[in-house]
Amino acid sequence: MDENPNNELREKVAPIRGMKDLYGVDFRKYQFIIDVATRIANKFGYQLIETPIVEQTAVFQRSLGDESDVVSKEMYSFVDKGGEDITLRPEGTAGVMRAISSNKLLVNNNNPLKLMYYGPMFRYDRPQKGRYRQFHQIGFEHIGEKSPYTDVVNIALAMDIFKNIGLCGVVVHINTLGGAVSREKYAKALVEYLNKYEQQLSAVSKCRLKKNPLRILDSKEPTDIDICTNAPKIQDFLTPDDKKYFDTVLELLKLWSIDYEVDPKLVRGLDYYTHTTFEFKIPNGSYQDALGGGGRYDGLLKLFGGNDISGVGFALGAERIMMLLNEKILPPLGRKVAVIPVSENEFADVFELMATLLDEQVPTELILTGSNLKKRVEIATKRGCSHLIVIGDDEKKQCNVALTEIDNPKLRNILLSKNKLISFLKEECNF
RNA sequence: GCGGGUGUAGCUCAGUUGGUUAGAGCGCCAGAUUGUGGCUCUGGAGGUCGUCAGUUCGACUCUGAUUACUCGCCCCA
Repeated sequence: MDENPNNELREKVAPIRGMKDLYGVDFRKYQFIIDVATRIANKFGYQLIETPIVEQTAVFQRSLGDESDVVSKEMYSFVDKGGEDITLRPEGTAGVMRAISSNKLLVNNNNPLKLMYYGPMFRYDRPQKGRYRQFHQIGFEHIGEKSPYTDVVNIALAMDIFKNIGLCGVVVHINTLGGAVSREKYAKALVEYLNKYEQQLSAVSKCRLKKNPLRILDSKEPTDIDICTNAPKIQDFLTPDDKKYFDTVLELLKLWSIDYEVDPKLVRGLDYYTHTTFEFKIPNGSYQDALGGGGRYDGLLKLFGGNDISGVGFALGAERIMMLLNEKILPPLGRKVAVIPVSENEFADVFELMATLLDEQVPTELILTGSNLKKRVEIATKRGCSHLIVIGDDEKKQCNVALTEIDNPKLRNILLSKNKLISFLKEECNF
């Protein structure tokens, strides 16, 4: 028996369930999405915010709703060493609202806040394709303006991001939950209707009938779906103001040429939504077709002790988008030169040259592995270098280096003095 | 949390009713070519057959458990 105490650790090199290392092409995809989103959001006047990954559990319980699935069974909650009940964030909006309130970032409606965030979120759920326990969201919150225009501009922001990422065919599924008055009226009528079918409803739906009847509309149980087909529609219970609000949203979407589908059953799983709710879907024959979603939330900021100011926001699921990206659409890796010594005799010259190149902002990679020059050239190619600089005895005798551009037969083994090399790289090779 | 499928080399996968030394392609390493990659040819390394137990003279193959991935449900991004 091997008594090495490290054996236990050696067996545990796999990440824990639902967690994933992000590297290589996947990392470049993630970076690409973040870069595009940041650029577009900046164009729309958004600024970045980063909030802590852990919050007090109450931050999420109060805002997402005790009865939501996310809170009731998917939260990563712990008691820390100080006895504090803390939770790894399952979504981003609650933390941002808490931060706005903590830092008093928003005082009145004349100074709306537009904030973007991105980073890991955590849900204790069963891992599946496009769904992990640690996943990444890119989110946007626009607080301080309550207007159909704001809702639509946010949807347009998302569509602009999809377009710039290179995704076609994204459809906006949209619905309204109405304001408090409409919602209460509708919930009452819905419960009245559903009570007639209580015995036929699924167990989960029976439970929701008491606590959160609107969510029954979202059920995927065939019998529930049948029952809901003839259920009252929220559209018939909207106050005139709420109806006008939603109609305006749809009208503006048309003006902006955004494809949408009104989906009266779109309720969404987080309790804070009011009025407009939406999801971005891309038909792909799978159920993991939602790339993101969001909506308006009245009163959420007030929950955190802020002013009673409405906001609208949405989040994009990075992994869902990454699944759809082809490596080929990623921006090419930058050009860089490989500095290759023929033997150890050249190391002093090589380091001197490298220092100069890096100082001149030329991306540079020193190639040391490989037993002979041929091998080192091969390695440089595989590492993505576009140019080779070889230094050896022959070159040194003439105080020269040899420059080769891979894939360019005309630029092969050009002998240049070290002084000329920099200007040649800048002028002829666009470094 | 529930149901189905899969797990063999770094990657994608073959592997006959259970039989002795588990294969291919790609990749990797070396040589042909002692100072210039990609093409070609030659050779080489690399496996606890996911893990543990059971059945058997004998298990990659059959059974059970477990774990991971995957598809669907629930839910969501």
